[in-house]
Amino acid sequence: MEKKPTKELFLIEALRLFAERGYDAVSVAQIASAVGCSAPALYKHFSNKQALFDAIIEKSNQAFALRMGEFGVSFRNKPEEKSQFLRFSEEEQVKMMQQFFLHTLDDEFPTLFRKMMTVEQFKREDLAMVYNRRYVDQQFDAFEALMQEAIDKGIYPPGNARAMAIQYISPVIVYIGVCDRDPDKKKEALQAIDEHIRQFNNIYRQSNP
Amino acid sequence: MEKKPTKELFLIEALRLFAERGYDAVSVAQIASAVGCSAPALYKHFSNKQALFDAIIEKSNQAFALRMGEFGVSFRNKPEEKSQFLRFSEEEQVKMMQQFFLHTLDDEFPTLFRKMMTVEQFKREDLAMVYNRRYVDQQFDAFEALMQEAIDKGIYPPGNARAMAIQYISPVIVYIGVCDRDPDKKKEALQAIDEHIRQFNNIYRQSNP
DNA sequence: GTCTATATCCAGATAGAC
DNA sequence: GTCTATCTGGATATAGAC
Repeated sequence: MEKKPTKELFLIEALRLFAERGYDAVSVAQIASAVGCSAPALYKHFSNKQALFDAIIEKSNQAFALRMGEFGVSFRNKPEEKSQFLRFSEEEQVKMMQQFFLHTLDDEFPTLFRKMMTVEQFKREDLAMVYNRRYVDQQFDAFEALMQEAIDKGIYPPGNARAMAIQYISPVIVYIGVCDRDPDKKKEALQAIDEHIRQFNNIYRQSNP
Repeated sequence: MEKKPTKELFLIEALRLFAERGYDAVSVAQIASAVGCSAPALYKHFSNKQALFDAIIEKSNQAFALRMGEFGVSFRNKPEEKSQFLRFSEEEQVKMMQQFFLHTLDDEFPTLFRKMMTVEQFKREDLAMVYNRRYVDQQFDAFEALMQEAIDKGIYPPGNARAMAIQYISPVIVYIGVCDRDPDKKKEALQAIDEHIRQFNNIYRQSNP
């Protein structure tokens, strides 16, 4: 197995520490220690501590943009992928949402980044904006498109697609926060998501004329 | 108007600073400056900086316990208050949820405390537990009781009361986070809550046999 | 109970050898 | 590119006068 370059190690170890304790509670000496070298080495890769923080943000933005392209999280642009979701049986829909949930929690870099953003969000306005866009607005948009198609196809009855999307995905967003704080709640969360998706489908499918 | 005792001023000004910048980014000199005195004065009221933080937690716990008593947020223990909510027309239900939302955002001390908990939650396990209990579990519990009564009374059709409660209140929880980050989104949030409650009632009431 | 002065420590950052 | 040694500033906390 090949070793990652030191610069990469600084990014991931700093992120790990920043996510748990916050930027100000972590010293460059601690980061360097986690990487396995001494503090001054950091300054050969980044001009200062703040630049290291900014590099983490930049790296995450790149990774996120890449993901958006790969998986087509922006469902609007790939209408053929929507149907996939909508053809799913209730059983499959439950599994898919549970996997979306687990994937969101288990991906190491994105999860650490989300936690870091959570604890740094009030220090810089731009971080707050990115947070709302990435973890709320884009989720709502994606599921609104799904709900609209479900309505158009007669799977769900006519209604407010945006409101339906918000009802559908908000519980998952809340449970992601719950499990970021307390990973022991994963099992409870999976059960709750299961019941939520079933209840949603029961009520919306049954009220179809 | 009477002046608050210095100790109280330290608590509120420290909370204000901790909520925005986090515990470690705030110096006792800055807190003292906000209060209008010098740093050593703090040590006459609190043994150290950490004790000041703990005193804020303690004060919030007291205030929260008091509120639970006053307003009966624990609906389970005051069944006669549930009906109040359930008799509301859709119009009144929308207004009530919007007011619940605005009240949650506008109360100064609780809002600052919620923000401080948000940025400190990963540093101490007990804070994470309090966060999940106070801002998620207790909300779910309260609305589960409401939904169960609505089902029992035939207002909503038979179904999973817990799942319904989670669908009902999760969007509001998400939007509280959105507006803690960006208060400019309040108007958008109120509109979304309006549409969410109407959609919820449309679909659940209409599917009643 | 608040101040000024100060002790002590540790952080971020740099210099220069290897 | 990494180290040891060091500079400098700012942090928590204390001492002692008022």
